[in-house]
Amino acid sequence: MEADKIVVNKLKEHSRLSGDDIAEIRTFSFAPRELADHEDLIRQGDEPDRTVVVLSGWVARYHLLSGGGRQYLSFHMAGDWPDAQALFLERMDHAVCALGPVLVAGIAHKELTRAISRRPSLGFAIWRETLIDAAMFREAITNNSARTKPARMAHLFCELFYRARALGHVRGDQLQLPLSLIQLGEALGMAIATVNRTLVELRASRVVDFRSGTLTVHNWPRMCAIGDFDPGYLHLKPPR
Amino acid sequence: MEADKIVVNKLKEHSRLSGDDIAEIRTFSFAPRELADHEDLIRQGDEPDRTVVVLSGWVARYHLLSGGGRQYLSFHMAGDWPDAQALFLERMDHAVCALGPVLVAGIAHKELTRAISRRPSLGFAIWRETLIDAAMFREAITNNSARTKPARMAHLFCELFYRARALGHVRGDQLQLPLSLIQLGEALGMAIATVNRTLVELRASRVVDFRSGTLTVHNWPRMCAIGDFDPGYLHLKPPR
DNA sequence: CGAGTGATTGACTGGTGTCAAACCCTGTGG
DNA sequence: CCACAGGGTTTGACACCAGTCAATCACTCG
Repeated sequence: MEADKIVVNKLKEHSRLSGDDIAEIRTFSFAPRELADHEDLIRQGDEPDRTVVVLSGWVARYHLLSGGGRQYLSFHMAGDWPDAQALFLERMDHAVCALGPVLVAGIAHKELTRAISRRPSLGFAIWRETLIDAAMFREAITNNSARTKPARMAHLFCELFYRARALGHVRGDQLQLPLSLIQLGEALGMAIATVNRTLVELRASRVVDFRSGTLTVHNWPRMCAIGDFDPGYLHLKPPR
Repeated sequence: MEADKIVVNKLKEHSRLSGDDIAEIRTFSFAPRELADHEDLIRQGDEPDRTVVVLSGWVARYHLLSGGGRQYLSFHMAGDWPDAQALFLERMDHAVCALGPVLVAGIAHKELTRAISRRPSLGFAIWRETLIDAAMFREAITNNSARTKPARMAHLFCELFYRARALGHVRGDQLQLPLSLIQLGEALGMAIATVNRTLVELRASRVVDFRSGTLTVHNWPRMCAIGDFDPGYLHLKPPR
């Protein structure tokens, strides 16, 4: 699918776009860029002059820790704007890397701000996009601070599966999710041994199976119950 | 200080405001509201039609947990916009409550969006305000997931002290911070016993003392070192 | 076929949550 | 003026979760 369609689809999930807004999006010159597994798209401290939309594959945002480790903050799939905030926060306070091979489209900040001043409602949609990001971060605070380890993991799976389904990336009960256990641990704030033990536990209860980059959901309602998942914070329009 | 001055001061921390922007802010009809300790300003699930600026005192944002507990997400002082995101996210995914007696000023969403469409640069400043919020949430994820308990607590103290100092709320090495240990624990994801033990530890090392609603910083550089604090994520202009 | 990365499992131990009791302070009412 | 209640704080005892370390296994790639 072409970049403009992906963008329109995504923004329509939470915002109303007029014909003029969509026409404006079509004028963007989407600069494509391919990334290899593990490659950094943007580094902490960078001052990018363009923003990025994911066209295929997954990217992750992460903090570099003083000890050299990472704290993963969020995961993004085709349609997402993983660094929209850079439009108005000059210096990156976190990095963005590729999980597996990735295709992205770059939009120059200048082009974007010009479009926004021409069509404020388009700006509001992108603003809303960054606000939903913030809501996901809030949920991650709660997830990693207040929930048990199995709930924590189940909740992350719920969020990713729910978001991916809304964007049409789920096939049956399966989602391609190229994450290692190490990365999962660095996202959820748990040691790799615990990650594995929790994974085994969820697998044994026939709720969800995550292995070799594939997430298989056997029992969606129970996974939501275990993860205490309520999708309200994603602020998406209810699925038709 | 009057509401408009407080707002201008705050936005100037990170954004450039033109004379016209400031004039626009002066036209707002700030509806004052007083709150008692512990009172909810906004509840999870609400759909507010006005946004709020803190004029004096502290408010906190929190998630209501399924078990009835709370996860505190952020703390806000005079100048902050604790629910700016509600401008474009209709339904609140979290609540806002008062810590001690609080005075706030309400601005109707209608008035705000009208002002933004008249003066886009003012909108960008408020957008930036919400983006800095998101950056603080990201930092909180890392804090509560990847840092040791003492580091976690020190980092929170660093952030609050730094932000408060930038806004002129710090007197000498002291900051009024009406938080109970329970609330501190519900913010940092630690049990109250651990909160107290960590507090005792920090006190004993003569770095920082928090008791009965007063934070006293004895050794700022060491507190930053313990908390692994780098204020870059707050995206404030460097203090003159 | 060997090297390297990631997954899996077991053993061990320290940190931290839970529980409980005592303490302190403040406000209230007799 | 004192007794009491109640909320918050402080401290100790204890159990267990989960982090660390290490060994093994599975798989891919050169």
